[in-house]
Amino acid sequence: MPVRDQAERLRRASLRVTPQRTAVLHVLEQHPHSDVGFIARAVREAIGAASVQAIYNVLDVLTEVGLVRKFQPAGSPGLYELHTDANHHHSVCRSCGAVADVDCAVGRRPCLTPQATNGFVVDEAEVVFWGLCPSCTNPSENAAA
Amino acid sequence: MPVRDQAERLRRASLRVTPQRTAVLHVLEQHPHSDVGFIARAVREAIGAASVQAIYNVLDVLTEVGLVRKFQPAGSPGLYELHTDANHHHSVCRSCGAVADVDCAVGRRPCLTPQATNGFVVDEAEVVFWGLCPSCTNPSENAAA
DNA sequence: CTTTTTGCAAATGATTTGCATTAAC
DNA sequence: GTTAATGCAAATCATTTGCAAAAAG
Repeated sequence: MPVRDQAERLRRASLRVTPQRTAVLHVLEQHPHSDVGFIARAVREAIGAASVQAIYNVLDVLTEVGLVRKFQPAGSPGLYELHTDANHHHSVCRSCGAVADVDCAVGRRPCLTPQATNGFVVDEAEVVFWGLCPSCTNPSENAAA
Repeated sequence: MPVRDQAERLRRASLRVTPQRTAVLHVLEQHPHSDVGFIARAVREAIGAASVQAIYNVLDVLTEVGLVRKFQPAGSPGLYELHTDANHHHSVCRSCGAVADVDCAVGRRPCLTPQATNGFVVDEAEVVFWGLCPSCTNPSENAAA
């Protein structure tokens, strides 16, 4: 998606259009599940320079307005992805840390309707599947770890 | 549960019985979902002294042998609880951070059987319900925040 | 007595904060 | 021109690592 469209997304969210912001959106579009370090490096390649703190600022703002979703599997730094309407969860490989999208297990948002919550009002259910990715399960068959 | 029983649990797991370990088990029994800082303080009250690193050591070992379960909601430090057979998940209040146990949403471990995982072998499904606890939902009715 | 565990200190890594400078509108 | 965003530096917090001293079996 061209820069112009990223800018349009920002304007629609009443955000100023800066090179850092369009670059971050661009990176996340191509590399979902990225951490701040990766995003910073990719943004620098794209626009020359960008401080880590600026990336944090950008990601915080984009997350606030709902353009980006942050999630953080235990032990990992925060990972970011573009926010889409599709309700999906994540699988995380215990061996190599690879993250993949997983459609919600049962029918329609099953985990959003727990049985007994004792008055707790749920607004989001976060599901993480831990296990081994195909590469780590069959090292021989799959060279790319 | 008296110290003697905690010691018994440790022996059954082929672990040496130390004051720190029995104290940690004791604290977790009374205060599930505790972080390292809280546990360290409680252990010190119980046995006089204990370094933070010793607590980390103890928790790591207990987690390895399965006596303790660690989980880490995004943004929180690691939280620990005694490992029980009951398959349960957690709710976390966005306002006050309160953590509570929640029974699994649908029938039998629904989230352990995602539809399309593309060869990913799931060994655990972790579910976190985000929202507002009763106290934060109705501040007036519930004084204890 | 041998091995494991603890205690202490320092290092690491992610993230946050404050403020002057710069860029967007 | 105003206001918001960036860059830089330093601080904070959770967690890890290495090694000597102490304790468990």
